[in-house]
Amino acid sequence: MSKGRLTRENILQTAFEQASQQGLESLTIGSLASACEMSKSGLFAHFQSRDNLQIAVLEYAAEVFRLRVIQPVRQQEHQSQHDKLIALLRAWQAWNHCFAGRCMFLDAWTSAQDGHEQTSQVQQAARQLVRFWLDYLARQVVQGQAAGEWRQEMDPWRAVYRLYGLYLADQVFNDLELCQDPARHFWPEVDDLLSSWR
Amino acid sequence: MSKGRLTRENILQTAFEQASQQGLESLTIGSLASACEMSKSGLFAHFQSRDNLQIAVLEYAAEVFRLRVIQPVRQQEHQSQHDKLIALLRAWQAWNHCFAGRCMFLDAWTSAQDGHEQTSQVQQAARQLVRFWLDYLARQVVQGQAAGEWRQEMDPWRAVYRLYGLYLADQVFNDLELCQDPARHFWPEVDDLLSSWR
DNA sequence: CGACAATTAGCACGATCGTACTTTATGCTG
DNA sequence: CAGCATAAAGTACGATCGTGCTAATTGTCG
Repeated sequence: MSKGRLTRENILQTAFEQASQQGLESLTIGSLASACEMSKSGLFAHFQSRDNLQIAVLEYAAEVFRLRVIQPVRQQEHQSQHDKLIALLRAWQAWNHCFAGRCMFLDAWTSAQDGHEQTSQVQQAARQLVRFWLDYLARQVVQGQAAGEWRQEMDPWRAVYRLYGLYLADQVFNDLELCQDPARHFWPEVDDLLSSWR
Repeated sequence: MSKGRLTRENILQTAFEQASQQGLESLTIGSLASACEMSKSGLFAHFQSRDNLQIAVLEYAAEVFRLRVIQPVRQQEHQSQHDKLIALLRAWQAWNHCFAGRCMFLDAWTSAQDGHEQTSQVQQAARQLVRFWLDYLARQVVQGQAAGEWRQEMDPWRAVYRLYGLYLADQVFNDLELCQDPARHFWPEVDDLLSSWR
């Protein structure tokens, strides 16, 4: 239970870094093996298929996401749901700027619908993870409502819709070199949005 | 100048359909050739590399976009910039729902950054096309300002930022099956946004 | 230390990838 | 119809893909 899991973790970390910069699709057994200085078959033995590898990487990424974004914010003290949400967004944004502005979860389900058939397992996994995160955001909004901080009649999912839209727009504008600085559009818009909830 | 261009156009149409549903990355010489009932080399002769093929498909898609989205709206009579923009958004949305909700331009530059090197030609082409479209949107906003329809002090690019955010959020929510109906979030948000410009 | 299990490497396979080079078929023009 | 240019097919190549099967190495425990 020792050596195996250890190298597996090692592989996943390397895979995560590669996927963060070049996309989940770029993960091939061969390239990853040489990046880990292992043989193809040695690596392959840990996952029994490429799909399994990709799914494992997604789960690993989700774990990192929890560790870097969700947990730190949860452990802090916040005097309002507003502050907590801002902290979450900041961590979220920092997370993304670490990896050349790519969101692995997003292009995992965006690309890779190989066949015409139904959705692949990789996609489903990616979808689930994004949904989980959006769910978490929605719950934050609901909590703010329960605390009387935000208006009751507002639709939490609509709120998440708006937040996610800003996040996505920021990514695109960043990649297109239309706006490199989140202080230009993103944060002002977030401020506007949050204050409109009061 | 006849037969050649004709089959080339044929290829591009088939390629466009395939790429619309399975992504630009899924376009391989082999699969496309069999989809066109041609030999690999016969198809290959029209483009001299896979990159050229992908770029050609992107340009073809841009042409279709102009034909289906931009031109129809331009040729209509609109009594206000507001109406024109709404018409544009409607066409834009219709465009996307034709192709399993995928935006080819988006994942063209999102994926496919093959090497660690600099951006590939395919990406650059995709970027350029998206930028062109966003530019066009921004110009619409400016025109509305010039007509006195919208507030002068508003930043046009900020406006596009918001619009694009809503568009992207709608796509994601649609794919995640969180919201299939644009009337639920998208159009109300657009209404709110546009009326905030007055 | 010795034996057994877990882990990794070696090697081979069929497929498919992009792209040359050569030959055949096709269409256009005189 | 003849001749020529254009377009398509045929074939081959090296690479790389995912994935099996087998052998060697390594770690673990009695």
